[in-house]
Amino acid sequence: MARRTPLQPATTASKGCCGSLTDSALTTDDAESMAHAFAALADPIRLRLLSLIATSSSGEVCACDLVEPSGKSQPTVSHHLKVLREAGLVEADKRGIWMWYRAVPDRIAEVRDVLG
Amino acid sequence: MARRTPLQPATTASKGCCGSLTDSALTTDDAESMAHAFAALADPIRLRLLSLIATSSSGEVCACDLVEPSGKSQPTVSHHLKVLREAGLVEADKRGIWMWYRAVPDRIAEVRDVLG
DNA sequence: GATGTATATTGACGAATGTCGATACACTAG
DNA sequence: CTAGTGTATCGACATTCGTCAATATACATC
Repeated sequence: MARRTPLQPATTASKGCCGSLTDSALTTDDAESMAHAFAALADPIRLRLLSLIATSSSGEVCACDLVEPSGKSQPTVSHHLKVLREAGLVEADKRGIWMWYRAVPDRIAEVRDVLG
Repeated sequence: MARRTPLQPATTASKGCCGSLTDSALTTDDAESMAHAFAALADPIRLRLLSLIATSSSGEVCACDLVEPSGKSQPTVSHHLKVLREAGLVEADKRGIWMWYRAVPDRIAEVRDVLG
């Protein structure tokens, strides 16, 4: 083994959040944390839920309005919304009986910036 | 069910590739295809491999130089590189005994643009 | 209180995923 | 052709994930 180019030191002390993939090699820790964020986006239902929430004209969407367009059961939708929330991509608060979900643009931008 | 805002039609005929999450709701098909791309990024080893490849000064990296910094076995690294290749994030060609991997900036940008 | 509705949690299941050892394949050097 | 090296594939395994029915929780209304 051990061939050509030496490769970057891979010890990029994270600036801000993590810096871009194309700037300097991710550390093991940064890769771990970012992979978790990407994992939340790695499901078509969650991507669709996030896009429905992010494109809502009012800025927020009632969970009750996400079940039908997703084509999944209510518990499944609730599960996916939890994953999105744990990834920081959406936030929610309860008003009356309803849960209102909003996108978190800063977090989405943070994830986007990792890709350059 | 069926509460407040009507929500977008969710029938965004994909322009270019798919348009942004925050512009208009993804169609089921677009979400499917994009989720596949994000899934390739949803693993710390793969993120690290991609960053090592993308930040290489020469623009390409021999697979033999990716095994050791990843801390995984050679078959495992080969498997992850295959996933990255199938997602279109990297490309490779064999020269002699060695496989040389390059990042695919256009594809990476395509994935990035989905996030806004 | 009791009833109804919206959401979250639990439990269980099959499917997909990450991992490695063993092995096969491809190419080079002798 | 034989031996050696780099890479990919295969087989097996434990773990994680997506899903739903059933149930629990929270809130509003009566």
